[in-house]
Amino acid sequence: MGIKERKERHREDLRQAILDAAKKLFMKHGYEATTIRKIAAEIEFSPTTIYLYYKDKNDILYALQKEGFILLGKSFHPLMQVDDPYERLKAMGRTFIQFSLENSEFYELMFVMKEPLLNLDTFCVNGQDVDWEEGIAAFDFLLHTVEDLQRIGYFKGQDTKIISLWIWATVHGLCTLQMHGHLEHVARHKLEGLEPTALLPLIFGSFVQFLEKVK
Amino acid sequence: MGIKERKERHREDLRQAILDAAKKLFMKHGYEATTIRKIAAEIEFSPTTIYLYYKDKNDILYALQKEGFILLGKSFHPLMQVDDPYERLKAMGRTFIQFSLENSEFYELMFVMKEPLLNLDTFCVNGQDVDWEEGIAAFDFLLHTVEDLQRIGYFKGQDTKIISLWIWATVHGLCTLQMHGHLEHVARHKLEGLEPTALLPLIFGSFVQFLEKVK
DNA sequence: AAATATACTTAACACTGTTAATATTTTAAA
DNA sequence: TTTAAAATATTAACAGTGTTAAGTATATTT
Repeated sequence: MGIKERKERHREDLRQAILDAAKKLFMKHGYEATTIRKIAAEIEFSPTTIYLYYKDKNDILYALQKEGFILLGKSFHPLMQVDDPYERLKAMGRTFIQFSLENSEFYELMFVMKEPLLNLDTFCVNGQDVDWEEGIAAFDFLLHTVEDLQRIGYFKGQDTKIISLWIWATVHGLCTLQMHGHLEHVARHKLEGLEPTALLPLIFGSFVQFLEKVK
Repeated sequence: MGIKERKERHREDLRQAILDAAKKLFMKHGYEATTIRKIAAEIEFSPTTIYLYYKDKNDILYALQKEGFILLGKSFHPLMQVDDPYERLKAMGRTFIQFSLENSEFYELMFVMKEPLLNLDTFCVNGQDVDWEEGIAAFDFLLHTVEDLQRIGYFKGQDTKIISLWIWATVHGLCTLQMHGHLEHVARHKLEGLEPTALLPLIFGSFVQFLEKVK
């Protein structure tokens, strides 16, 4: 049964080639440029061929989103070596922010846009979603770190998950305000003389300083 | 019905009528439904007529965004009567969150989408932007409240603007995570048994509890 | 060799924002 | 009042978008 396997592999190859083309366009020219027709041109196939490998555009976006989470996971990976949970949390925050700035299109796809998740919802109806593992893994890493922090006296008597979600929301809020130009806008109006890129680190610094206080 | 009546409307009226039609579609069927052609159909004019009153679609979105900020301002207005700055801040947070949930399309337009601001950028180049007043006013209200809090012992030695931005980012982060389904998603995976709508208040409560600690 | 299944493409549909050219109406001047 | 000019609105079209139905080669199986 080698022929069938080869065919199957070929099929998977093309599926991957479509995703790679989409990824290339996405990273190079952003979401706007990632159209079905342009992806098709990139792999030198007809636009309709794509629909033989992906249900629709959201299906591709969802696959791209997964790649984004893998990318974020890779950024987090070295931080697992950091023993001190407080230092680890700080580094996680910085890494997360850096990821959002350097891969803003991916970030939008992962945390801002709701389209890719629409696909996921259908999966969730019939039981539990098998996918989205990477996203959950990243959150688990945060959860684990907060747990470690609680073990050494931080967030006494607080619910680990609630605290984790709160931290996530804070950093996510910072990232989106920055990405969407709101921090820069406020800086121009209220913090003249300060370079706009300096604002985010200042706020994040203030946040971690605050965390230290509640030990 | 009313061809003559229609014709009698003067320029500003029609400009407003376009905005009202856009607002109606926007609130009723969301961003997706707010197309030039549908706005035109709503006011019973040709699609191209709209371009005689608004430069492009972003121009309309920007006008809608301003209406959103006025709406948010109205929600904040009663809170100015709250004397205790801590209670005021809490109420502001709750109001902000409530606004984001009840007017999620507006919220997206005001704080998430970057399209409406692209228009603004051109204004900013030649000097300072005359518009966006309502947005700045809302932030000023927060700034003022944090100032009051510092006067009674909160956030000692911290920069008022940085703290305000941090608070904004936190609440904004919570709103977007909720709106985009991430809180619900995590709740399903990590907090089974808890109804998804209960999560946001829990996190917010945990946040204000922390604020109390750093007095 | 004929029938069938697979892989892919062409053509089209129903949309989108936007513009150029055209027609209509209103206003102002001769 | 008639005529020229200006303002206003419309039609038709362009260049895109995601997506689908129908048709065409190619390869596999009978």
